[in-house]
Formats: sequence, C-alpha cells, structure tokens
Amino acid sequence: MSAPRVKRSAPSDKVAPQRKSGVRINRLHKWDLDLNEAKAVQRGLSKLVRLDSLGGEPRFIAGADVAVSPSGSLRFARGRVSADATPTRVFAAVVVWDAETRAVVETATRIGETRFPYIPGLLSFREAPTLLEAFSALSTRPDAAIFDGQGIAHPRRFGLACHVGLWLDIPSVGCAKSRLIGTHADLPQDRGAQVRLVDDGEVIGSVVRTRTNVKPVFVSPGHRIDFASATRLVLKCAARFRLPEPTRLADQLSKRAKASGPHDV
DNA sequence: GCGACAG
DNA sequence: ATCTTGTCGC
Repeated sequence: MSAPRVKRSAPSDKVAPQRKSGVRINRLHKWDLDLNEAKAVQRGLSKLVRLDSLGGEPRFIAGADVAVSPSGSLRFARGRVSADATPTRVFAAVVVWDAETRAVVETATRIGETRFPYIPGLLSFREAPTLLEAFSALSTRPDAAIFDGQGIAHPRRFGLACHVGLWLDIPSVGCAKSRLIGTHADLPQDRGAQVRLVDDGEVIGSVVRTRTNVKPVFVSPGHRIDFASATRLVLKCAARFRLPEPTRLADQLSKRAKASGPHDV
C-alpha cells in the first residue's frame, strides 16, 4: 500500500519561476516588445499581483539593482521603440541579506544587454531580463526581495518590483529613490515618518523617511506583501542609511561589476 | 498642446 | 541611470 516514501530530493533552492499562491504564469512573455505591447503586458499581469500579508517575518532579504553602460539615443517610430543601435550593457546584482545577523549571505551578478530604452513606466522591460538571470544564479531562495524602483506605485500598477516578484513568485517590495506617479502630503522630518502615496483616489504606496532630515523613499508593494509589511520591511532594513541595506549593497555590487569588468555578456 | 516622468 | 570635485552638514 503505502509504498516507501521516496524521499523527494529537496527541490533545488534555485530561484526560478514558481507557481504558488494561486498565481500562474503559463507563458513567459517575451521582453522584446514595442511600446503598446509592453503596456498591454503590464495591464494583464497587474491583475495577478496579490497584496497578501506575508506569514511571519522574512529573514533572508534579497536586494536587487542594476547599473548600465551609457545608453545611446532612443527614438520612436510609428509607436515602435527603435532602441539604440548598440545594445546597452546591463550589470545586474542581487544581494541576499540576513535580517537576523545583518550579514550578507550570498550575492550574484549577471551581465546582459538590452536594446530597450529607458522609458518611465517601462523600466522592467529594460532591467528585468538580466535581473532575473541574476536571481537564477542564487543557490538560496530569499524570503523577500526589495527592488530599486516602484511596485504598484505605477501608472498601470505594475512596476519593476511587481514584474520580477510575480515572475519569481516571491514577496517583493518596491523602494524607489524618487516618485513616478502619485501625490502625497508633506511628512515630518523624523525617521520613521510616513504618508500615503495616492493616485486616482487610491493608495498606491507610502512615502517613508528612513533617516531624519533626509529625503524620503517611495515604498510600494510588489507582490505577495501588503502595504504595512512593505514599509515595515524597508524601515527594518534601512536602519543606518537612507536605502535598505540589501538594495544599497546591490547598488554597490552592480557598479563594481560594471567598473571592474565589462567583459562577457 | 504643455508638463511629468522609477532607473 | 551616467558624466564628475569639492564641499556643506549631521
């Protein structure tokens, strides 16, 4: 009857597209799209974003950031994006940080290239591909990830943090250094102060002061996390500097990768 | 038509 | 984002 339980080899902790919390991405859309196709993809995938409350405190936090080589000129032609003639180098870095010991657990960098220009609102189509490759290089699966960009605080409620978070089906948070959309009230100068970021009558994130007398950051849920948890996580990781430790370290790593070796692609 | 506009 | 030196402030 009960056949000896074949001890299922622990599924590699490799970070790869998952299918949890009922979210499923049956077909991975391509990244080489034109302006309207990209927006359509965002509108469609935004419906899969879930602002669940994560169970328990995340311990291993991944920080992700990208450094790019100077991009050429972008141009549009009949609604299509005619990217630079010469692809832009993309140096993606991911740093897994242990919130308990406050130490780096693992890092991964990946060099790629893109012809998709930077267009406000379509950042993920330029950075996500290489970023996903970096995540795939990790041997451990982070409990959550913080991105250097917006989550749902986006025109179509689908910023970089949502895109990558949904793709990897991992709790994700968007922590941008500046505003993309939305309005908010002034906030106190004290660390920890926060006000809601609103767009079209709905709350899309929060403006958070991580350091006294320092410009605030824009926090918004990416996927599988609620507003309160997102803000809490950012404040927890950003106790010393303006940016959360994971993304701050990823920022340094990506820039080092760019400076030390624009080698293989 | 004129601004605004993550990185 | 990237190009860049020194400099004012906590």
